[in-house]
Amino acid sequence: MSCIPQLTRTLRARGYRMTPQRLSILQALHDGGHLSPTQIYERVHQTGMTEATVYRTLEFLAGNGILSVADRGNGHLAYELSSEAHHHLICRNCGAQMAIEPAMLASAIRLMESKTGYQISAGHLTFFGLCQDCQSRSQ
Amino acid sequence: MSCIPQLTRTLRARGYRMTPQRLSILQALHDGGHLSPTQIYERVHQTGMTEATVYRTLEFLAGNGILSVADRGNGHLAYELSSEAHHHLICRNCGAQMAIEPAMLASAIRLMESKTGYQISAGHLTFFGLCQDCQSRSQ
DNA sequence: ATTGCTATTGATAAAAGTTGCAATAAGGAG
DNA sequence: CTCCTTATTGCAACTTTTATCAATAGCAAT
Ligand SMILES: [Mn+2]
Ligand SMILES: [Mn+2]
Ligand SMILES: [Zn+2]
Ligand SMILES: [Zn+2]
Repeated sequence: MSCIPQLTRTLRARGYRMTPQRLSILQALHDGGHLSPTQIYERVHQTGMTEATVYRTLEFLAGNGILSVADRGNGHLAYELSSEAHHHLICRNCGAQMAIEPAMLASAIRLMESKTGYQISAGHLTFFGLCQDCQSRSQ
Repeated sequence: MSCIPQLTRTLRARGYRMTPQRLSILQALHDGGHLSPTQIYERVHQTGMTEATVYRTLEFLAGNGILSVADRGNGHLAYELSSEAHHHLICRNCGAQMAIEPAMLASAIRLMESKTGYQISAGHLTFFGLCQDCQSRSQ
């Protein structure tokens, strides 16, 4: 977690504060990859942190661009440290995951922007489909 | 709801049953457009239906392709009757929505399929961005 | 019309997620 | 180091969603 001092400065510049709660959630995500709020709570509650604080902190850090949110497809969310942009491709059948480089969507997004006038920030999309194994198994 | 007899036959052919609960949820969505489980419950609970039944029925109908699910971006889901395929584009700032024709993504999806081997079913995606109004207002 | 199988529901409890508010503590100023 | 402002937290009530299980009722067959 070499980035902590920089993150602290960023937050303070925006009028926010660095706290032990925020630090331990960042640490948990540093170790854990993609985690749900419940998984994060399991890993930090021994410090006395409340569920409410976990949910608020995740929303706060995501709102400040420090975390990325991913839709898990069932209406539940997963959080991860923001790093290189990427999307997800999940197998509906077995849950296997792949990362998708944003470049693959670039021209489609440009097209959508010119058609709609929106400025699209396609941060962290989730696509669903059938992986190769599940395709052959089902046919 | 002229499609009810056909839907009933489809379900029975799969070993399932048509029930008054399923009918009134379909009716609510026929009138309502995109609705959350809570909104649907408000519209059907006078019939004595439970929340549990609302959630189960929505999941069941979506699993059978009769409803489509849309991620609302906040970890909550919205349901609608499956009709023509489309995606959503939502303004992060004001919530304004636009529909996206699937054709705009077709070539990107073909590219992802050939790179990953997955067979992608991009049923009902949600993109986020800033609408034109919110762009000009913020700068 | 009756029967039997079992998919579906309601009731209930548990889990996950949200909200309002008073107490706490981060961190800038003196 | 001490004081002060106010962002942040814990607490507790509340809403939303999921899971279990016995009772109900769709519907196919007779
Ligand atoms: Mn990710
Ligand atoms: Mn839709
Ligand atoms: Zn698979
Ligand atoms: Zn807008």
